[in-house]
Amino acid sequence: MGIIRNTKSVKILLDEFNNRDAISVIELIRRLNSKLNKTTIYRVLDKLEDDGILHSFLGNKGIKWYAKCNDCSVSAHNDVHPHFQCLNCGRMDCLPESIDIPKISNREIIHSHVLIQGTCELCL
Amino acid sequence: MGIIRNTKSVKILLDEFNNRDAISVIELIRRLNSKLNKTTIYRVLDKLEDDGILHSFLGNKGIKWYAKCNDCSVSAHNDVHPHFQCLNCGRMDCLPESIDIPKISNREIIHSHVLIQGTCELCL
DNA sequence: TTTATTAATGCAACTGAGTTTCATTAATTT
DNA sequence: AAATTAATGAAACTCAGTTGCATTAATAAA
Repeated sequence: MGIIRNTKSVKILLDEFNNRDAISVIELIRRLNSKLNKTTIYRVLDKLEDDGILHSFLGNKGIKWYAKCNDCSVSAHNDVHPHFQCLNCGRMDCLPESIDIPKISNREIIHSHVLIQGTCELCL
Repeated sequence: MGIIRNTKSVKILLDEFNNRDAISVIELIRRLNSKLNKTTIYRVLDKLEDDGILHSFLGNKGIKWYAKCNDCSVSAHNDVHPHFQCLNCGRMDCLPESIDIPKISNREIIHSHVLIQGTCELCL
């Protein structure tokens, strides 16, 4: 079950996704420190993912990241694209390239995560 | 810098990789609880990865997993293959399928991780 | 508009994977 | 056999993420 009420927390959090591609929860907690409690941040992000508005994935050291979905719904996250993380500056980007995940015999694939790590254009 | 001395810890840990594909550190700590300290387990695994004998990756909830390398060396981990984790039983497999990671312009790729999640053959 | 309902929030305490410190042990060298 | 130092164990710590519960505020009902 996702967002039911139209609260200021939802608005504040969604605003953070206007400028950049992906943001880690840690960074959101740091930035919104004075406005929102970290528990609220975790809970609202979780609900926005349920609603198909954001998608989450894990970056370096298992840190949780969120980014806006392009083509998802409440029922399914179809927007599967690779994420690129710069190991120098930590920046994370959603890449437009689509990755071909082969069918695996005798296994049902629910979702796939592709994390590419290296050095970003700004750090090269 | 990897393994220098031939200790019983190294032997005990490597033995755990004889039967199955991939093991989480959590599972290793649980199993070797009476024989090895968890700090030792983390340290030896880390060194074995440095030596190109094991490779590590993150599974569900950012839990750390290790598996034997097939074609790696001290200088580089070339053995890039997708990992499949069953969201029902937690089991992790190294898949033989190779994934084509596209070159990304203006970015230098250091390594890639592909985690496919779903239901394994035993749980279907 | 006021009141009632309950989703959403904040706070504090907690959980648990992974790390650090440091004294002790044991593999290797001399 | 003694000296050296890599490896280990134990305890305390770090920190991302979670839980419980009392309070607040968005929405529905009166």
